[in-house]
Amino acid sequence: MAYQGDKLRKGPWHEEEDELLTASATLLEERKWDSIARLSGLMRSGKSCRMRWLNYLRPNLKRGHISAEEEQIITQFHGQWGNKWARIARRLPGRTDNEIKNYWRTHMRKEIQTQEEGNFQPKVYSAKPELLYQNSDSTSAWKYSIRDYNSADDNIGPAGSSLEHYELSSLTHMNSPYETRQYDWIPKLSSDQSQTEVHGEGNGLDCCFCDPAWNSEDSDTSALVSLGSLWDMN
DNA sequence: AATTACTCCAACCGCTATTAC
DNA sequence: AGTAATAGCGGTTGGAGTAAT
Repeated sequence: MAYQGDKLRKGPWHEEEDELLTASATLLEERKWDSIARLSGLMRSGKSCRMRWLNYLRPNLKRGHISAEEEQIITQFHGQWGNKWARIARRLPGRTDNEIKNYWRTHMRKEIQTQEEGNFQPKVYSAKPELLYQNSDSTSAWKYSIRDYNSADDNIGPAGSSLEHYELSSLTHMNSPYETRQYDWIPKLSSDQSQTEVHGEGNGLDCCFCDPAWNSEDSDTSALVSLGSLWDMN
């Protein structure tokens, strides 16, 4: 390792470190976290940098409470896949596996425990997938592709579903302490990307940008590459 | 006001999978 | 094909903040 002899920092990140990391991660499109850690001058492991970026600094991260709709989706997919947090997170743009995992531990598990103790109140959501893939005309809603919905690996939902999108109307996004700075990048980056879609009003946080292929696990990754490292959510 | 209990979540650790050589 | 390096994932922990007593 390049850090031999050097002491790697651990523990909470400082704002200066975050700025260094965001700058480096933006410059270096390849997700070579060890290189990013080394070249940035951060005394952190690549692993630590990756974790910090994915869970905190990445653009379009949503912070704050998990909405009822999101909870519903988490419940559905957890029932389907179990503790596959990263996979579940891919179905909830802006949420991290860590966040979902934490949420499950603190909220859902407790709820299930309560149910198992006898006072069963079937808050269990209908398995009907249409509940999870409803459409609405809300202009501020997230809209994202689920064209990989029936992929062999993630075999859920109605076969042959023609639904192209579903929306989470109450989602907010980019609420991290550095959201303002990160938000500044986005128009600059997206202006170069004709494939990028703009959803919402375009005024402030109601506006969001996403690539059509953004959320498809199986999609052609060239779309992601074309968007640059900032858009590499997976 | 002080203490305790609880919740939340950022961050670390260990393991596995993937990639590069 | 084998090995090492790196990335990714899921489990766990510890500290900060808050509510309850």
